[in-house]
Amino acid sequence: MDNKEVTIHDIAEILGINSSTVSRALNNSPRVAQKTKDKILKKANELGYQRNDLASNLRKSKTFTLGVIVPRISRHFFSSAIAGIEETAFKQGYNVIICQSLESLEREQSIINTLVANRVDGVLISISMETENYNHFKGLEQRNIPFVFFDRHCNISNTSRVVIDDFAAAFTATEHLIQKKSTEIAHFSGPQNLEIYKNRFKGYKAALEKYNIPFKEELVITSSLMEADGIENTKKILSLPYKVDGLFCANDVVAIGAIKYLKKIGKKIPEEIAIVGFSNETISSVIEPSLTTINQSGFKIGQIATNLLLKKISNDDKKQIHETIIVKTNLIERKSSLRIDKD
Amino acid sequence: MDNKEVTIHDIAEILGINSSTVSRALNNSPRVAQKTKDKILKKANELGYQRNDLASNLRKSKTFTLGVIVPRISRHFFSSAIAGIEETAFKQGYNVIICQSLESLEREQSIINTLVANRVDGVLISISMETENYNHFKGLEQRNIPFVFFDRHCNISNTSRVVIDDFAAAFTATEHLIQKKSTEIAHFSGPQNLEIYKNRFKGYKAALEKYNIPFKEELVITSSLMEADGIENTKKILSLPYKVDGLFCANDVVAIGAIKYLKKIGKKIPEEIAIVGFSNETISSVIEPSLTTINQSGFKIGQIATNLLLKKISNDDKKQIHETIIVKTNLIERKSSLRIDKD
DNA sequence: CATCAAAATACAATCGATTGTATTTTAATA
DNA sequence: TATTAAAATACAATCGATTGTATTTTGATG
Repeated sequence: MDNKEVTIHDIAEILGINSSTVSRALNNSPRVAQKTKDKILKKANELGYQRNDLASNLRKSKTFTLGVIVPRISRHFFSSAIAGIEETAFKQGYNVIICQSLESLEREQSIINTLVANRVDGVLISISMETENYNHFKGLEQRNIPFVFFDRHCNISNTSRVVIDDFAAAFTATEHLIQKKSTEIAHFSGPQNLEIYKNRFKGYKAALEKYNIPFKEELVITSSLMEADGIENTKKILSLPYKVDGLFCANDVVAIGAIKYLKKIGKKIPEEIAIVGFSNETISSVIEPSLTTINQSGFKIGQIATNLLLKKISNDDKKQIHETIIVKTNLIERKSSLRIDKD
Repeated sequence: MDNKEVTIHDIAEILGINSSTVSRALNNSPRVAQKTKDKILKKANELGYQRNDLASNLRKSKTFTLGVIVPRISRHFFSSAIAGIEETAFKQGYNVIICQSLESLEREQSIINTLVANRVDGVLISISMETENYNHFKGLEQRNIPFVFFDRHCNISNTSRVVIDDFAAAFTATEHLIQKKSTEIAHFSGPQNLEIYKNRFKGYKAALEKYNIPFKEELVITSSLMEADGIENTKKILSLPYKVDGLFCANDVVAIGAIKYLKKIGKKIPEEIAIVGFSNETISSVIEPSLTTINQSGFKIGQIATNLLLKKISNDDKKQIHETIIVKTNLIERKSSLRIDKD
């Protein structure tokens, strides 16, 4: 019936004691006698008391909450990263607020404002495709809110990040195509403001170079890497006066688009075109032919990034230590690149 | 350098005015002169002021935050529901805290406690597979926190929910298999404490009945509906002395497992066994053969559920109005049930 | 029984913003 | 210029929990 919230003051008044004692009892402070604690706990349960974290956090200026910003949670890589983040955070008593930038810089900025306004203790970020200016991160820094990039990071100095070696992974992927006898290899790349796509591009180029395959600018197409882009990009590639027989995609989604389109027009994969993707989405093992791809454990990256963030949070020193942690990846060979070697 | 937070009091002191005026100015109250507002806003920007929502929310006892609890965000249905929820909530100035129960009742309860402690204005819930007792929802009720179930709901009276007609959808799916000449139809069902799986089961049974197909208890297998369950269940079904030629699965994931296993042992889909799933996951259109399934728009369900919740929140009346909204579904016919009609 | 340290509890300020009421300032009118 | 209503601003309590300090209670000891 009564709409009012039960507070420690109500409990205190009913029991004829002071609210500070109630507070200490509920926090199991050694300064309260066991008998009193029992009495208070009993009454608190009876009244259905539930601490108001707003008040508590305000007073303590500590929320035990981490903000997480990802482009979209529906990506397998990100949802498994979130799983790793949550697991690690919960173990240490932290809650997690998950936010999606939906690849929009504006939303990313607004999310950061909200997280700051809610005084999260730290932030984990994988930046959006639109993100080119880094002022909003500077704001976090000024406010002394530690943050860690994972996967999609920024190239600002003095930040912590948990990433993979995109260059090496892309090199491996491209090398794999070359070993599978591809000689005219295209590359579907993503927005070049993102380090990861820049580095994957560099890795692709380096592999070509190593094997003395001439690099052709027209064979590299930059897009948002959605499925529809995969279809469009493939059309473009096929219209060129080259016989493309290999394709390295900067993510799996765009590769799926390519596969679907190539199947539709009757091109044989991998015989005519061998394909390698990046990320190992769930769908990639299911599509036919199954997609060879770079496997990066989102779960592990999430765990490591969270541990790093929590370390930064508990480090009272004013001067933040910045680290870059590189997580191993591996190539999963599947049918989209499985050419039967003739030798 | 200075570690301290900038507050309205700092701004007030610097400008030699009262903090209440600063507060009103920042909230664009008509009670403050434009000239003063300008002065305050300028100084606030200069100092990098960012309101402390903890304090603000505490004072206003209103957080403009909704809690969302889903079993797991990696499911396509749920991530698209979340997209719909966020879109609708943001439009009306609400933030969203996304939480995963990971199908665990314990986590679900703990999440609700956290949401209550953080004084969210309302909660959207799709319950876990383990959820059988509903006390934690009663707690929300007592605290006058409105909540709306979506998809996986509870059968407690006097609650609001946005659901689909599981019975009808399952009936349609099963009828479809029958029309495709299946005569021995198995059903992979989920935990029977969940209304949705109970109703899907009922729909399956009702369709059999309508067409005078005898119901066989052994052809119904209840599991957690994971991919591994699909494999196990299929093995069981095939070991029975029936020639199963149709399979209706209570979700797509378990159907994918079944398809993978059947392909592996060389059973032909749909010729030997026709399959229908439920939910229309991304993967379902990609697997071969593509999976016939019930399409339910997570996005739309999320939108509708959020609108209903916001309506409840803004409804000051003590007595909550409870509604059940049913969202349309449709059958998407794909290859897993595409038997060429001989007639 | 007096003494006193330790244990238990009470007091009161505080976190930062909001908001009803009181006061001061402004400017329009007689 | 005095008057006064309206506009602008100041004051002070409040939201609910925390926490350093002060006070009281307990019980052990001589």
